[in-house]
Amino acid sequence: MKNKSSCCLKTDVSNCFRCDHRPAIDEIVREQSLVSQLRAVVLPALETKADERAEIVAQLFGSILDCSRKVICALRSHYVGVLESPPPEAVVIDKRRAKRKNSEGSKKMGDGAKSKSVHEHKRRRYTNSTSQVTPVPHYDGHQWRKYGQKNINNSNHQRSYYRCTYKHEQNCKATKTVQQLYNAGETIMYTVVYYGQHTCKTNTSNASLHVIETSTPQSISTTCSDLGDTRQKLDNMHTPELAEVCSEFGSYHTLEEEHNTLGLEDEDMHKLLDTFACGPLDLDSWEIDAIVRSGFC
DNA sequence: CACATTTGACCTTG
DNA sequence: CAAGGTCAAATGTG
Repeated sequence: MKNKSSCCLKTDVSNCFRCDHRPAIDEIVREQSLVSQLRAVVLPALETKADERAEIVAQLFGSILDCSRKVICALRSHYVGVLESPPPEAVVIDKRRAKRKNSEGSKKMGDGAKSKSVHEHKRRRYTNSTSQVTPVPHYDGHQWRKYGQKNINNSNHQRSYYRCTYKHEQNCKATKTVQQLYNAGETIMYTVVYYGQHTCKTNTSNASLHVIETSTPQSISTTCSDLGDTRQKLDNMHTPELAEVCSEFGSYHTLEEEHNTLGLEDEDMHKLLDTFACGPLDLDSWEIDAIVRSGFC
């Protein structure tokens, strides 16, 4: 029998990572997720009622998130090296991208049946990408449209491909991929990789907020900054902006509305929020709606 | 009906 | 040829 702390005496840092601080960090990350979600529900409700307490509540939420962020960073500082080497699945973010090159028109395009693909059908157009690991892969303030999903080798989870909703309207070339990474306790973590910058207008003011540079690509701190930035943004927001920036939070607007229209008990609401925190958080609004209506089973 | 998602085919790259 | 990225028809949803 070995006690958990013994592994820290070894040079195997990854074991140390697993045994000691990780559960604590997972819990705090989950807490951040919960708080963020709660805020997404509460603030819009207060704002629409022109409630003066909205600002205070926003600040309180911000302080709470700030606290947990600091705790995570403190814990993380114990094993920076470990976190800098991402989990196996996260490394997948391929090297093929880095080597993209020219090649116009396909050579295989001989037969007429395939000639419809004369339009460009290239692979990744960007060599620059930013990645992050987050329990809330969709809450980045931008509107995305899913255009594909693939099974990925050596991975149990599919990868989803998203492009900016305004790709055609505004020629915004931002895309992202989302793939479930691992289960951190009850929290499911996702790797989100962003390609290209948003050039769409509705998001210009927030572009820097959501395309987050990750000096330590898979670190928890990325999640921290994500939530922290979101917090900052929310703190300064009024209702119209909230609706825009939190377009991905739309689901939670739905929640709040459901709360009112369906006459949910507070207890149910709590249960619902917890469901989203623990479960896969890439629920679309329709999925959340479905859960609400089905009584959270 | 318009828009979003799903899904299989197609394309590029290594 | 396998793997991954993209397209677009089919389908679903409000």
